[in-house]
Amino acid sequence: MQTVNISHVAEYVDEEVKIAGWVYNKRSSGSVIFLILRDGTGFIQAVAVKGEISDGDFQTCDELTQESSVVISGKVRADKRAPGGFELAVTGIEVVQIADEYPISLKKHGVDFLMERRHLWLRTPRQTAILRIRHEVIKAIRDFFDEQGFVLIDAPILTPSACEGTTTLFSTEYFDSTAYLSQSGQLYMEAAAMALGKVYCFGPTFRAEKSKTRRHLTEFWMVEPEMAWVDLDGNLKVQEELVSYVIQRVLEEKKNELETIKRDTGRLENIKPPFPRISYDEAVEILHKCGVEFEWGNDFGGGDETVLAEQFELPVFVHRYPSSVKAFYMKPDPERPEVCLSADLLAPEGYGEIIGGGQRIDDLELLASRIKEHNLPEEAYEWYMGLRRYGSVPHSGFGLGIERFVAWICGLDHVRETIPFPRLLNRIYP
RNA sequence: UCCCUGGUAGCUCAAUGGCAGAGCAACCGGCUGUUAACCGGUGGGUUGUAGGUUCGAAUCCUACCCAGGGAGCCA
Repeated sequence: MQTVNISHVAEYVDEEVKIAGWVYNKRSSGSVIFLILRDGTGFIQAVAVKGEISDGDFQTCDELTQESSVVISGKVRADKRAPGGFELAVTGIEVVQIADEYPISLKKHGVDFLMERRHLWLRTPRQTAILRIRHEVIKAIRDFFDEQGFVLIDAPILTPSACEGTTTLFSTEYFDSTAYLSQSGQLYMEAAAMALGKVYCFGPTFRAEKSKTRRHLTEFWMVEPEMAWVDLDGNLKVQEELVSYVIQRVLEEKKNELETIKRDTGRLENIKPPFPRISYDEAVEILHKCGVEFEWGNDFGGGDETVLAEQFELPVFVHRYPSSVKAFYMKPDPERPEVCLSADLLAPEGYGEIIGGGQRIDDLELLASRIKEHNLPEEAYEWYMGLRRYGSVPHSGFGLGIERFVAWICGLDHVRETIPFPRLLNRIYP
């Protein structure tokens, strides 16, 4: 007898098959027992009827607990009364393990309770749907860059010093010295772009910021493309193409999952290039028009970003920020040196900044003076400055935060559900 | 680091100065089509911790611990 995945049972109507899985729920009306099974690919109802199977097997079905692991044999049949339209008429059962009393019930639980049991929480339909969407997002990103001729370059995770020198880093012993966990692969991507043209890295990023909000993790995943011979405009085009490509792919490939998590996909369906572009100056004007107090020269807060994003149906680029609020390597606008050729992409529906990027300084003298102004250790950046010494070219790149992107696509109110085992300010278990 | 909110049964919550409760879960029993099944019964408490006020504290006060949300910073 063939063992099949629940997602494929429709192909086996009127055949007897085996399903290996877990007991998600059990209902009984005395002589009929309904077992809801899950196997990671879906859910199916198995029906055991007294008299139609051996008394021993019926007794076994009666004694099953939530999350017990079983291999059940039965005949697949279509039945309107069954959730999903198909059910399994049980003919035999093999218990692999009877589960202890399972802590996660089908009723409501608090966030703290679930986070302490994240290893079990992952089994719920909502969490598996989110993780499948995350998988599709990552796959689509890699396909996009592959189709566009980018080369995947892995950036180091152990680094000798801060890339931007401002945010707090996690430190770790490195033999007789100290190393830091990477908070960005960008500088290394700039080096790789000078070797290969168009490159990207995709890896974990660590920030020891004491942020306690729905948008922050201390360990998160970021994709960071870097392109030689590309200016700010070219950079933005790649970004809007990428974001649109990924969203359309998820809408096509993960319909069921989006339905499981009850995501209203109306606004996502319209996400296609080009995205609106506004300058920082225009953004400040919009804030003022909306009655928000904001001083030119500051960076936008979460609330400001939401107000700005609400003015547009699509994600919106905000470009040419004051150089003072951006990283030292951002290239000044030649026509207006106090602002730089940077741009952030703000997602709709309050999801805030999902991309930050810009054109990099390609002039050695300017870069050297910026490093001095920011009190960065020059020795540590010697190699980086060297990129401007040997065939410097205009180049641009950006960083896209995977969890914020997935949270937006899924319509979640917190990024912690978009990553299997989230690391937060006060949480590193399980 | 700062601000706000919360912590009561395994879970979700009620009780606002006067007997610590309900639903679910667990356990026992019933039910031949259930849909977070339903019905009857049983067990289940150091009310986050330590002090204080009071005849009396889950409830009021102080400190601490833990969690959630937000600010700053950022993707």
